[in-house]
Amino acid sequence: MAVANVAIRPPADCCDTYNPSSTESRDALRARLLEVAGLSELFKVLGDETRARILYLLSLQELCVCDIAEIMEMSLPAVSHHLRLLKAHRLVKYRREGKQVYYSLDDDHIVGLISLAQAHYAEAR
Amino acid sequence: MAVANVAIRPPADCCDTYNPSSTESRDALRARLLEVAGLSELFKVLGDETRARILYLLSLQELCVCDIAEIMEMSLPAVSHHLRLLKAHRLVKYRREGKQVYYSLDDDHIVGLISLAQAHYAEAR
DNA sequence: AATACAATTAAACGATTGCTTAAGTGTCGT
DNA sequence: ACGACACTTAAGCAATCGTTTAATTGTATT
Repeated sequence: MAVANVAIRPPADCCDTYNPSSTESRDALRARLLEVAGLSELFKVLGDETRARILYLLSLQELCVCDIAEIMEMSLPAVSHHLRLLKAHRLVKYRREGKQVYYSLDDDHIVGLISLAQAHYAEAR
Repeated sequence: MAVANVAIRPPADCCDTYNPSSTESRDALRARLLEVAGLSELFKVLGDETRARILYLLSLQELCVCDIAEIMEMSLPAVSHHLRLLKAHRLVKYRREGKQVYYSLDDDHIVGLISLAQAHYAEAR
């Protein structure tokens, strides 16, 4: 909702030549940047190949840490490390069952994000 | 579409204790990981605060490099550097007008991605 | 042609990140 | 209570990333 293609004003020019309007537009745009402050945190989490793969796996079914590690052919500490980060961002939840700890998705938005990203990816080859 | 909550099979257990089914499920899951190969590339681009801000600005209106630099209070080379990356990923397009180069969004998916991310972000505080 | 300005590119430095190895929790079976 | 196993946490290291400074390209003006 905050994202819209509503032009605030003609481009606020900083360049020496050709500076028609006041500098208001620049300030207005600068103010709107607050709307996306800290937003890339989420993308940063998804921006790691390993974490994206983990999330995709968990979108398919609940898995314990050991399973994930074996499927992805990675060390257990490495997987655990990423899960901690995912947990901190409320992207996954866990439940203990005996010695194992089972993880699953905690946020439905994630699946949507991955789908959208795939749409772009498919388009851009 | 590739993302679905279709359970392939009960958890394929790697743990020594309690390993009921065959290892097929593990292999099946491993195979499905190919569906998201290279996908995090896009998220990695959005995962930088500066680039996310640039994209958000461009979702509001077309801007030249100098404008972006001034609005975001950053050096021109730094902005240009990020624009090059965004260009390489087909997220922005540019058009030359005299000495200035104007950039704008080249992909509508991006706005959707940002909106979805905001939805999660708002939820998770 | 020469200068000025917008933008790009290159090299270099500092900071962050992801993995490995090793040590530490927590839970179950004997 | 002891040992085994699933997992977590901590420290250390290599690699990647984003910025800065400086040099270069391209376009317009005089």
